[in-house]
Amino acid sequence: MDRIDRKLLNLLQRDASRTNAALADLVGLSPSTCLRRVRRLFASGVIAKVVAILDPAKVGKGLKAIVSVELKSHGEQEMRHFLDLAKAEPAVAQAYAVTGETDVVLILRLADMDEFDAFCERVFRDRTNVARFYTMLVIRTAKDETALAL
Amino acid sequence: MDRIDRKLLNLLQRDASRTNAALADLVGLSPSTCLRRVRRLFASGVIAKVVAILDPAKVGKGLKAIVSVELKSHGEQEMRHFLDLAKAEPAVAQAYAVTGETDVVLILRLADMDEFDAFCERVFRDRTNVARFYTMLVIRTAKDETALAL
DNA sequence: GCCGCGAATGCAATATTATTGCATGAAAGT
DNA sequence: ACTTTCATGCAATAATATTGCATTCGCGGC
Repeated sequence: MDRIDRKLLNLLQRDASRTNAALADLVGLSPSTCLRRVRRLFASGVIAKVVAILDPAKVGKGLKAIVSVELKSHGEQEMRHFLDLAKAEPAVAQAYAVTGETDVVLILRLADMDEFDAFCERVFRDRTNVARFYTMLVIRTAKDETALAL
Repeated sequence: MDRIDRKLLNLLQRDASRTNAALADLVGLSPSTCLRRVRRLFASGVIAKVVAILDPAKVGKGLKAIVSVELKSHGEQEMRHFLDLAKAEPAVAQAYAVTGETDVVLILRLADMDEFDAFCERVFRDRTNVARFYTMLVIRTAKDETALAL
């Protein structure tokens, strides 16, 4: 993992739809060498996957919410159970067990408030283990990067 | 945007490294038609970009933190100023202005606690507008999807 | 300091894959 | 029923990725 690999990763994290030749040019390598490096980064798992990122607004998922959840019972079993429940929800983009006053933070991507309402009904009110939850609706997205800083 | 487009989007959101022929096969179209659809989704902006997703652990960014921030002064100017400050930080993966008791939520990706310490020093302590901030370290990542549910 | 070893490189040939022209067929409106 | 429009599949073509091979580079042992 030298300087060129890092350069490749930075480029691919922002745009992986480039041709190998274009990529090679940007890092100053021949296409074959460049390709071999990229494939090595893939094979070693440094590059986990290549995916398409959609525009949320254009597919009717313009509403984002961050919800922190406090569970009634904090044991491992209950925690796992709740996380599994959350994981199964399509609206849940990210689910984390965290330190601090609350136990879990969820990041949701929804169509509208009706969908949020239905989500809460399903995940928080039902026969679950939730003591309280605190909702923060996203007003403005200043940054939303999939890229890691190297 | 019919059923097939949605199928394509779902597939591409999980793996965009497939060949067009493989993709065509999965949705039951000829390669040429399939490609034309994908290109249309690109051109219309539904697919915003195609990117490589790295394994955080393998590039030394194994620590994740969620920080909610309350500003001293809540005006538009101050808000924008703080968000710009946050945006400029490489460790900040996501930055949101939100409703609720706090004003901003940051999601950080860091190497270790030292980096977190340095980050706080820089962003929260300095001559900034921060009244208080509340840190939640991520213990377990149950879900971390870039894909939107369609 | 020199030698030898393994890994990385670039070139060129080859194999894969994407892309386009074209003709056909289906659906919507007149 | 007729026209227009648009999506489709096929086949030819263009672009791109991939591999074999000879060369060079960097590095540790001698």
